[in-house]
Amino acid sequence: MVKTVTLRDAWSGEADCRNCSLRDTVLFAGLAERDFERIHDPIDQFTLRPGKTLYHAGDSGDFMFTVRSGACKLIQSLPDGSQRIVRLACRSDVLGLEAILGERYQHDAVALQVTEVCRFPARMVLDLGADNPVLHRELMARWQRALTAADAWLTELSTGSARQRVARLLLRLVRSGVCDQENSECHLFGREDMGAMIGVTTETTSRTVAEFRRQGLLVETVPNRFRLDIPKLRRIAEE
Amino acid sequence: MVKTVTLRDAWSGEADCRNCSLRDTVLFAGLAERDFERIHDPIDQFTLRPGKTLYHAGDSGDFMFTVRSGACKLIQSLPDGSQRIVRLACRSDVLGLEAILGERYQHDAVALQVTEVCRFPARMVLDLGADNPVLHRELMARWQRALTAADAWLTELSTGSARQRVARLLLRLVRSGVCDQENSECHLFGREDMGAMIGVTTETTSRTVAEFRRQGLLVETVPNRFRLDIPKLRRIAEE
DNA sequence: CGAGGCGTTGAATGGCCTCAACGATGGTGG
DNA sequence: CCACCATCGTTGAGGCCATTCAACGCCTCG
Repeated sequence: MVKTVTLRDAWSGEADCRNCSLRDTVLFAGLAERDFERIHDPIDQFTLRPGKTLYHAGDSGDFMFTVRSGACKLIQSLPDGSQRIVRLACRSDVLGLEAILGERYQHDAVALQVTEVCRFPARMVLDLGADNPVLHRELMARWQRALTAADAWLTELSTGSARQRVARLLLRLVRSGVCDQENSECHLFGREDMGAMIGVTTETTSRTVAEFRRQGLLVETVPNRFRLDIPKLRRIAEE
Repeated sequence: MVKTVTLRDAWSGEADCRNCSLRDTVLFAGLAERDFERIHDPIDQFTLRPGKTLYHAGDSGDFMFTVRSGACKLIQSLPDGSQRIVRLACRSDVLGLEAILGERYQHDAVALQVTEVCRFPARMVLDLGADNPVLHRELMARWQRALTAADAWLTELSTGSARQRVARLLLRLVRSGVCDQENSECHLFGREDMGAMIGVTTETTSRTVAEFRRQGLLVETVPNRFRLDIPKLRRIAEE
């Protein structure tokens, strides 16, 4: 586990894209053998520990990232200094799409959990995409997915009472790969982060979570690991 | 002014894209002469009156639209039946980007003012884009713009007190082409629509606007046309 | 062991929502 | 032409809910 002075927490090695375990869900899913031959720059793979920053808003966007495991929050700062989480990036999501347009990063990207990412030059994606319609379509689909996520974030997590928002957030986590959706279990984020996602104070978030626990909607199995009562939470979520 | 039974309010004619007055800001800005020769389907031009629906969420997305003048709201319905406006589309904005991916429309698109739009088949854009890198880049830029707008909508219009949100909304309108930004004048939307944009009830919106008027931050010049005190509103908006 | 971070809880305040009423406006039909 | 109605903006009263400020226990880490 090597400490570095750069944005990275630990270098995990060079990626072998041809044999990537996420090969069919990842941005490069449509690449053929001859495309891979054009990838000359090495693709680095990192592991970020919780709280570590992948990139800052305003940084020049030279790289794009694929999340291999874990989760990152995308943060936007408000004029008054407070922060709001506008999206999450989970397994197989792409971070830094804006880099392909030569723009600076629009958010701070910070790891919420232990997170593995692959880093590749935006320039490379631009070149590959110039004559690869499959990659191009994949890129558009990624943008559209992000846009849909942003809209849902607004309507689901920034609307309604605190109870509803927390319930919707919890439900969202179990079906977003952030959690173990098999047995409806979920490792919760810190109350401050949860609050920043749903636009509510830390205290209110804590109160609401505590209330859910008292009502049995949330049962702690392992420390900081909760089993959710999906049906009841869903009832709260919708009105 | 012909009434029709379709989604359109009035057919205004066939567009002449080569000589479009928005030619250099529009999606097709990068098209060359030989590209235009490939446009066989006619591109229709409509005028929508306020309240008219351009398309509904869930409709099969066969067409995309460019807003030539006026403004449309993009509405998403909540599980409990209420509605939330997630974005505005103004002059030179593209509506229905998702259609290019073969997806159904994600929102209801409804005119807020008298609005002129051009309608063109999504299929056409897909074909043209297949071998036109400029159009491709333009498409990606549109998506990115929409995404940035969505993020700003969340952080600016769904965060903070009602006073702040209304102030930010007003400031946004003057610098978004919806209004006359020369002399800081602005035609306000209905209170219900404003409320749906900032996630606040109609009454609270009305109260806040009325209060701003009493304080002289908003002065009615022509009926339903207001001159804004930008500096003071900005002070309210930020903190 | 002390310090700091985090989750929780309490008490008080205030802001927004809810329900309700009323005036102004504009369109419709008698 | 005018009475009528629907829509819209406004305002009031009351209550609830989230915020604010504060305190406390628990845990990890130095």
